[in-house]
Amino acid sequence: MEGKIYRPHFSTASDARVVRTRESLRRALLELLQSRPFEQITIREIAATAGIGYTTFFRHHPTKASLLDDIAAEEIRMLIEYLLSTFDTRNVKDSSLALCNYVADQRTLWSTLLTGGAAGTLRDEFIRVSKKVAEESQHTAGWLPAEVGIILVASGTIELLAWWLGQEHPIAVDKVATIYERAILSPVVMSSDD
Amino acid sequence: MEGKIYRPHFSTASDARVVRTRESLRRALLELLQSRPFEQITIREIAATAGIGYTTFFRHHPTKASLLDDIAAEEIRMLIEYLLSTFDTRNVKDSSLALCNYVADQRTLWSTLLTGGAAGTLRDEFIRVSKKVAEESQHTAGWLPAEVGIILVASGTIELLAWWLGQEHPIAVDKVATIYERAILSPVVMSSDD
Amino acid sequence: MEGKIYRPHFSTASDARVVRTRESLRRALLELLQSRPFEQITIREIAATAGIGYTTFFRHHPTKASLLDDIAAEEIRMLIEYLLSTFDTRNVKDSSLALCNYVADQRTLWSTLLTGGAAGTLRDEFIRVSKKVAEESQHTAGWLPAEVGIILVASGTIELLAWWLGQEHPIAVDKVATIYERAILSPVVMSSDD
Amino acid sequence: MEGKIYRPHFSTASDARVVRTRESLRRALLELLQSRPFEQITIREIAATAGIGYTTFFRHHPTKASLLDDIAAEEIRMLIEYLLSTFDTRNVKDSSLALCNYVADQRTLWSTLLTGGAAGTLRDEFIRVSKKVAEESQHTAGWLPAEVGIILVASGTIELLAWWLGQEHPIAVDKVATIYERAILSPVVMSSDD
DNA sequence: CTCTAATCGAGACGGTACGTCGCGTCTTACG
DNA sequence: CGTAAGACGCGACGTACCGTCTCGATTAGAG
Repeated sequence: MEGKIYRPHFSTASDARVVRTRESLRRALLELLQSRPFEQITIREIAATAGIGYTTFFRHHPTKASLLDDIAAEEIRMLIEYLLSTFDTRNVKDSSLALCNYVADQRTLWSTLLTGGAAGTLRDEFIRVSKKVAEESQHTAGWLPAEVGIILVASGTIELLAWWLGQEHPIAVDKVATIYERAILSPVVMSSDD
Repeated sequence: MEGKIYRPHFSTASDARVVRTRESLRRALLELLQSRPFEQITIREIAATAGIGYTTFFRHHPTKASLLDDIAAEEIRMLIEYLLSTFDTRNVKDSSLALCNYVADQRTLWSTLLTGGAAGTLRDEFIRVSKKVAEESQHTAGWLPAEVGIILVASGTIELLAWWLGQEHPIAVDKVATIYERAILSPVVMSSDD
Repeated sequence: MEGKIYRPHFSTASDARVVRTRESLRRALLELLQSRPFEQITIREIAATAGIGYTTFFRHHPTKASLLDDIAAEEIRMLIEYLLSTFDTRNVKDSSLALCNYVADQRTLWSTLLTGGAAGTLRDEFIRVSKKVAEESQHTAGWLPAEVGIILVASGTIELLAWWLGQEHPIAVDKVATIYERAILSPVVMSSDD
Repeated sequence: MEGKIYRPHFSTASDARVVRTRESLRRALLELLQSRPFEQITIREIAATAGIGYTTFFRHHPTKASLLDDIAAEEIRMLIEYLLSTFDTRNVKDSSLALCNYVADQRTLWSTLLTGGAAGTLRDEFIRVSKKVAEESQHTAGWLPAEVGIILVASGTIELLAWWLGQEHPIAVDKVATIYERAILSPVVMSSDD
């Protein structure tokens, strides 16, 4: 176990080379995801596209999925951070619009992730972070366990976005925001009313 | 000249041996799914567990996923058939209860599928069949495209069931049915009212 | 062991169907040999070409090679029978010519066999039959064991014929006969002079 | 994209591991050939015997036959190199003796190859190399095309050696050399006299 | 001319080996 | 003398062909 591959200190990843390498890897994976689904991409391809040695990949990520997790975690973190800064239980409508606008602004990135086989990873990461956030503000509803609410919102969000970004003919942001508000957010957020 | 693997006539699967073999395969996969997730199961294991030759597997399914699809399609078909026979737009509550009871009655099977890595397949199959059913009864809402409604209900259903069946301490059927009704079904089904 | 396949009575193969089937198999193999080497021909192809069922093949031959052996044995038997009827130690020249003429008369057949991967089988069969014939007329030379003589003549014959029939531009029968006499037959047959 | 199996640079096989691996493969095949014929040996066995991974085999040889060719080519090359250094058209007798002694000195190796199913490969390789050598010294006889001479000598050589090394009771080298000279070499080499 | 038994056709099946692919580890040659 | 290049072991995949095994359907040829 715990092979002998030389791994950079993950914690103190301050080394400029390390930063550069990891950034290359992320970019490479995202680039490849635009041409075919995640499972069909090999580590060798990622390394080649990133312009780094095959072995070097493993110095930064134990597995292919780990790199994707990295990307997903980062994007989800930024998304949720943004949402938290604008979120207001009283104003679900604005929050919905904010989310949709945020995603629309980075359409290419999210489109790539959601249609390239990373949807599952994003959803799981979404749930994970949401749970952590929810731990602080314990607002348990009567009929709806907080965990279920999170799962439903997270999966609903991912599904809706995936559908949206997968459409041939673009759909207006506010229409999607309306769907999001009425079919996904409200039913769960309003649960406390009961 | 007659290359490739000899595949039984999938359409005319009247041969007793073929029926037996396929049944064995389904059972074998379900059995194995109880011990570990789908991706960690090899075709060789399935064949061995089913008591059939490795090659024979491919005479019935081009890939491991195809067998799972088969099972998922069958279960989803039966589930939806059952639901359609009891469904009533006016009475969402009873439908919710019916669904939850149906799943609870086959707890082992659904638990295996939902927690064994087949959730995605089930969800996709759910969506596929739902779309086909929906084609007939075109009731498009104003703000909610039918397709989105289907996707949200399907994914919500799967997520909720997966959470339910994954709980350590059993949760009452009617509690889950309530969640299902209020957080998943109603928001979408009521859309036509608007 | 000794499986349960129903096999026609090999000894009393008087049944019209059996005779027909076997003849079809021989013809089919020879036909296929004209398009590609023996090892690349499958039993299924032979059966299909012969217009008989796959299983039926095994009712007549335990293996693919067995069918080829059959053909080779038959041709070698006829060739040697013919040679024996004209052979004369004193007149090696005429014998050589006789052999070459015999083969030239059935150019297609021998060409197929010799260039289709059956050369080895023919050679072995040639040796086998020759040994049996030689058992009767024991004429052992001093320096050359009869067995070696047979092997050298047989392999030399096959090699020369294979070369001959594989040439693009046809070569006159008498030229080949001369080579056969001087390079293959004489050196061995004359051995008794010593 | 970089598909296929990764093959070591055949030309620049300077890597110590590559050299080691290939040597292991040769030794493994020769070892196995002593117990059963070539066709009955599987690549998996060769790899296992050589102590290398199954896949690694294909990184060095596209097919099982290719490994045998390698060995055959090497041995034939060395044999012919040795013969050329001692060969003299005027002294066929000594050349014959030289050949027989050379083979006798490596009795085990040649015995393995000739009786293990590699005779055909050796013969073909013998012919191939001989042709290349003969291209330089164009001495075409009147009645005997050079190519035929080569084929007959090569096949005769292989057959005689195979018979010799296959005998239960050992046969003196000079006796074999005599046969070789009188029945195989002389008839062809003397052809130019005519 | 019939009837009985042998032969045949079809094809599902178990099995063995093949060659491919990708992963993750380990070694080595090279700068 | 450290590091990228890449050889290697591993294990699963899917293909190809083999030879066996049911079944019926057909067809000789003997009575």
